[in-house]
Amino acid sequence: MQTIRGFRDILPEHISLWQKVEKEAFALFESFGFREIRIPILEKTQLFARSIGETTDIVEKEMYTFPDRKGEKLTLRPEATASICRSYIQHKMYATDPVRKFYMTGPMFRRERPQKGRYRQFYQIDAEVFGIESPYIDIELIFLLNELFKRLGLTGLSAHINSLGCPECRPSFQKALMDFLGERKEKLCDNCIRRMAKNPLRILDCKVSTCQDALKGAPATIDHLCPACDDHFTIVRTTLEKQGVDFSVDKSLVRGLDYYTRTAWEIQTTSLGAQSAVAGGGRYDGLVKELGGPETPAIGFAIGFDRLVEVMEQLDREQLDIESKKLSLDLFIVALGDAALEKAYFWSCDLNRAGVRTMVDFRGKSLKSLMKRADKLKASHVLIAGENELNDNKLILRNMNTKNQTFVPIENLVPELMTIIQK
RNA sequence: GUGGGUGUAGCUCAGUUGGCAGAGCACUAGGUUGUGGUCCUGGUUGUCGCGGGUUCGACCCCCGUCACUCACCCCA
Repeated sequence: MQTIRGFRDILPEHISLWQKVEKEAFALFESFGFREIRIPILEKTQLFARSIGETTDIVEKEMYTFPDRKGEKLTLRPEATASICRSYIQHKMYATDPVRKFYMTGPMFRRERPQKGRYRQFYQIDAEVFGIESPYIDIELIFLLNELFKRLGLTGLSAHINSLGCPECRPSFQKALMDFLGERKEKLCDNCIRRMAKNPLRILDCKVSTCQDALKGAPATIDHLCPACDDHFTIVRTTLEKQGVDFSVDKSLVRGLDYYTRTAWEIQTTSLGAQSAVAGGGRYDGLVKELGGPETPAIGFAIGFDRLVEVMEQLDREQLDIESKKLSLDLFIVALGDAALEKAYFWSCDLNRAGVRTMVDFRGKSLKSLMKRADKLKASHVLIAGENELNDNKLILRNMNTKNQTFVPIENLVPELMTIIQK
């Protein structure tokens, strides 16, 4: 038996970075007024089809969709934004507070061909803001990502931003783009010709080199922005510059979900092979209304948790060692003989209850092998309880770093050990 | 969905024109009866991914299949 394709186990020896990222991210989000939300893993298929877009790759061929026992079509969530919008509308949150900020983490599911940095079950850290139209919230989110990555010690990342415009400016842009593409149709790859009919915006993101050549001088969304979108994007750019946040404007950045409007961005890395996006986000001002809520401006981002951890592992192997050493024990009890085992069991329970991280190995091995085990578990102290010690009513406490040994009387064992070890 | 690469011990990998299945690490037991890391000595661990074929004989050659992996695509 083994995991199904594209799914994987994250084993205890790799978990410390995940926990570290969660801890840093959540603390940062909380300080900016975000609150955690937890949403279901399963939703009605319709929710994703309507929000992400019927013609996107995600909806067309990547979702895990199946009928439940009564025939209702359900889908394992491929992303979080749609569900959070659904929740926002369902609980009429707009009615109790004009501004809501959420964050969450959890698994997402997309049935793609697995490769480096891409899994069928992958994890995202998400942040979403509802109710603010001002560009300053766009900047705040980009800053937030930047700050988080800085706190995690990441380097070599670059922010790419673009503006996709709004329903107001789309028609003029689409016309310009179609005119442009019509003239060079024969130079485009088959895929792009297919895209012309379905989603011409996506062609700008094509990586085929002949298409890239053909696209030189193509109209860009940012050259066709309506005055309101233009102002919005100008404030985003100038404020980021003032704040000293490093970024570049990427006219060809087109996100693969149809709900995006205005500001869109990606944080990219060079260290993950073809999977360069570690985080991506954007504004989706039309989505809440589209899903049946009131007209509500909204914006959010998703961090590729798996990719982020992989980048960190690559950048900092030493960090990994430090993290794993944090898992050490305060005390390992070496119990020799049945009588000692029973006593050791009770002592370890009492000590753990009192906050001293303690373990006993109940296998009844020799002193030597138990000492080896204490060493492997990186215990800072070892308490030796053999026949001699029990008879004398005092146990040997060995400091594994200094090799100093002291005797600890049994009758006052727990408080005594607490004061020695917690120094 | 389409290509390329790789499948041998728990891990990392050797394996000679086709002739007994290997190393290091890990694990385990010892090294004067009860003291860890380094050191020394011994020991355990295999459906050579799976199924066919060729051959006296296949880890090795051929066909098929599955898995992993990288890339296309798409995205986080």
